[in-house]
Amino acid sequence: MSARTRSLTHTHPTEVSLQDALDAVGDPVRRAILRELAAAPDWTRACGTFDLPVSKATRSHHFTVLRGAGLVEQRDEGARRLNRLRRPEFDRRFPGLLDLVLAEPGTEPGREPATEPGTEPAPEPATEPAPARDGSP
Amino acid sequence: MSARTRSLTHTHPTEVSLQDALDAVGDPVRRAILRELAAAPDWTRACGTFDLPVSKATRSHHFTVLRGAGLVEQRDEGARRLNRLRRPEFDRRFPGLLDLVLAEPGTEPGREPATEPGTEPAPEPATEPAPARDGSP
DNA sequence: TACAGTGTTCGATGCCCGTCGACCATAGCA
DNA sequence: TGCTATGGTCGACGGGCATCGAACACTGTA
Repeated sequence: MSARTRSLTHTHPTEVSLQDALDAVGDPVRRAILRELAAAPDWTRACGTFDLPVSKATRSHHFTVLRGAGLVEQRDEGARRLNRLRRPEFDRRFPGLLDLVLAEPGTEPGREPATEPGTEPAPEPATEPAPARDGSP
Repeated sequence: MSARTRSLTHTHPTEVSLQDALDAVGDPVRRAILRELAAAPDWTRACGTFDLPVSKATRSHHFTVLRGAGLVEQRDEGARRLNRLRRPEFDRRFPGLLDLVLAEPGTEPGREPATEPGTEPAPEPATEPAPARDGSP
C-alpha cells in the first residue's frame, strides 16, 4: 500500500454528527458531486471526472469533507482515485437526508428550472390559521 | 392589524429551496429552537421563552430565518409573538429532514452526551470492500 | 402619561469556510 | 529517465453569516 493510500482516512456514517452531515450536504458543489455519483455505478467515477465549476484544489477539499461525513468511500486505482456513494450506510444513519439531496433538481447544463421548489402552492390550513383570536367577534 | 403584524411575512414550505432549508437547519441554535418548539403545543411559546445562549437580537434574527424557510409560523398576541412549528407542511416538502433535527440529542442542560452519534459501530461490508482489485492475486 | 415587557432594526465586528494559484507527490508510459 | 495525468497540500484571500450593543417601536398596565 502506497503512502498516498495510507493517508486516506474514512469516517463511518455511524460516527458522524448531524451537524457534520448537514454541513457536508449544505454546500451546492458537494450536492452536485453526490448526485453525479449516485447516477453512476460504484467505483466507476474518479475525482477528476466530475463536472464542477471549481478548481481541482477546491474539488479535492470537497471530497475530503464528503469522506469525513461518511458520504463517500474512496479507493486508489493507479493514479486515479475512484469513488463510491455510501448510500445504504448513510441512509441508515440519517434516513431521508440523502434522498432529499438526490431528488434536488440541480443545475443540469442546458436548462434552468422554471419553478424550482415544490409544485403545489396549496394554502393548506394546518392547526389553526392565525387570525381571529379569543371569543371577541 | 398593527404595522408590527403587517410586516410579518411568511414563506410556505412549498416555496422553499433545499438550499434554504439546509441553511436554516444547519445552525445549532435554530435546531434547538425547533426541538423546543416541537415539545410544546402550538401557539404556546413566545420568542422570549426559549432557552438560548444568544442575545435577543440574534434570537430575533434566527426566528426570521426559520420563518423564511417555512419552518415556523408566527402570530402576534399582544406584546408577545407566539410560534407554531409547521411540521406537516414542512414534512410534506422535505420528508425526513425535520425528523432528523428533532431526533438529535441536543444539549440538554445538566448532562453531556456520552457517544453522540449512532449506537452501532458495525463494520458493515457494503458493495465491495476496497482492497483486491482486478483478477491478479 | 409614564413605565415595564417584548421584539425588531441597525451598524459593526469577528470568524469560519469556500476558493484559488502554486507547488509537490505518485502512477503509468515512451 | 523524462514526460504527462491525476490528485493532494499549503498559504492567502474574500465574502457571508452569526453575534452583539444600542436605539427604536409596540402592547398592556399602573
